[in-house]
Amino acid sequence: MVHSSDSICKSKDEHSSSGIFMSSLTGKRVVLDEMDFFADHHKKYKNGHHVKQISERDDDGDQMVQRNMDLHVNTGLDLTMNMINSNRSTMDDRTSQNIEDKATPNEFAALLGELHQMNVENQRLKELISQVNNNYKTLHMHLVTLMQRQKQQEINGAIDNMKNKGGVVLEMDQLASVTETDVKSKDKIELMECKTDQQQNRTTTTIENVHLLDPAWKSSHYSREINTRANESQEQASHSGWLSDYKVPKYSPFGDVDQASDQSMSMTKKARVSVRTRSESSMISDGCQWRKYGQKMAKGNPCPRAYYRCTMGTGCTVRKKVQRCAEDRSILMTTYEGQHNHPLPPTATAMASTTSAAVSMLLSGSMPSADGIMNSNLLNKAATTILPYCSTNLATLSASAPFPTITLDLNQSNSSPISSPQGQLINADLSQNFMSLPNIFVGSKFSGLHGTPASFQDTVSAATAAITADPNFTAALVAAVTSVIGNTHSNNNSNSNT
DNA sequence: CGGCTTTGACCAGCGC
DNA sequence: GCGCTGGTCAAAGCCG
Repeated sequence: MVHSSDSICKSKDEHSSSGIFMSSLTGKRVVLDEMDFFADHHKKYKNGHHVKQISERDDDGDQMVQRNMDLHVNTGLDLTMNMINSNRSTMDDRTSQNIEDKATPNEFAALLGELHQMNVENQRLKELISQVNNNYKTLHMHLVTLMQRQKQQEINGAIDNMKNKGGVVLEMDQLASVTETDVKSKDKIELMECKTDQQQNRTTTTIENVHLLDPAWKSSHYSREINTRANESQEQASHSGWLSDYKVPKYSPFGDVDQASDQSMSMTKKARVSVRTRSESSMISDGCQWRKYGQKMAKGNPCPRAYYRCTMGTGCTVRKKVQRCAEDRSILMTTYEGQHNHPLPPTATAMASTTSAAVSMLLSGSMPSADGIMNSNLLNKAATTILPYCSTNLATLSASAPFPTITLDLNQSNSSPISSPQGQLINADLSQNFMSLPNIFVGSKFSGLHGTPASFQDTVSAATAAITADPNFTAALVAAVTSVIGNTHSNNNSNSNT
């Protein structure tokens, strides 16, 4: 970098870092050590790289030229040469004046020749880098294709039922928002599961389940949601805090490849959270106030299903349905849907934050995925990370279209305590990290949880801490979920095509 | 009397 | 079109 303007030419004492100063000996303008803001590093840099020696002379003038030359050689940019060419007159003036006193014309010509060679080599290296980059992209695309195929095979071979297993299920119900025909989803939930094998004293990750989740809940509820979506959005946007950034993502039923792009423009995602835990009471204590507005007998389950809506805030749209598991009536299945439009009590904040974290990750999955890689290991890692303090239990991640799901199994088959020594601090952090994220509420405290001396709140706090402690992992998880969405999207498309 | 629960009716989606 | 199912509504009843 050569500064030809006199305005920036200052004394070395004032601005030695600029590399431009007025020579105290000659009184002439000299450029040296351009961009050498880190003298020590520069020294190391010279030691670590080949530096051409231009001159063997030991006087000050040649040292200036040599250091200047070293810098040009090591930039690796053709700016050097271009600079020299474009500012040849300026360069010539200064250097010629300098060399007039200190160097011979032959040496200067040799210097320029070296610079020209360096420029040619730089150009060649740039072309080489470009070629390597293209090769990398090609290989990357190929790898993406292979991983997509592998993931599809894994999911196809992992069909099972998750209903009777306890856990917290975060669903991304992606709603059709334009036409009712779009609501006719024929999709299934595919669950990837992480299980801790305590007997073998190690953690294993397996893909276990594919779960079909309540199409009726979706279809019936969606039609109303579609009609009220706009009003809700405005209403929610009017509230401060964690609902301020409420998003209404678009939804695509993923039915047609050709229509995928158009559908993506009208996609709506809806988050839902299911909690499965053992409880003797008819409803888990989750810190919120609920009003029962209906009860139905569900097919295939002798236990009635109760419907509640949140009454803590006027106009709060959060609803939940509670039903006992048919096979094991000690398991209480609670499904939450909607977003609270009011502040939550402290006991509910932790779980709301945790679920919002998971939901936010899933919502982030709506971001376009460049490669669509399904990283099953990453998802499994996510699952184990979400519930690091739960043992012999399920930490399930489901990420498939149209309802990617994260499942946190809270049922404790043994007496291993759930502990989170950092709970309070975590909660404080959550209030900042997730204040603006879409939130789904889940009860913060379970009653009658088998063999669990610690509270569920601690569990989710620890889980969230594990997630938030590693932003890279969170980002990677988002990317993974994104990939799964894209991957399942592709699967559905292929299925529809067949 | 207000809030909540109960419960039958109603509506919409879906499959046949 | 019809029946099944899930979800919601709203009137009636209950309770503190």
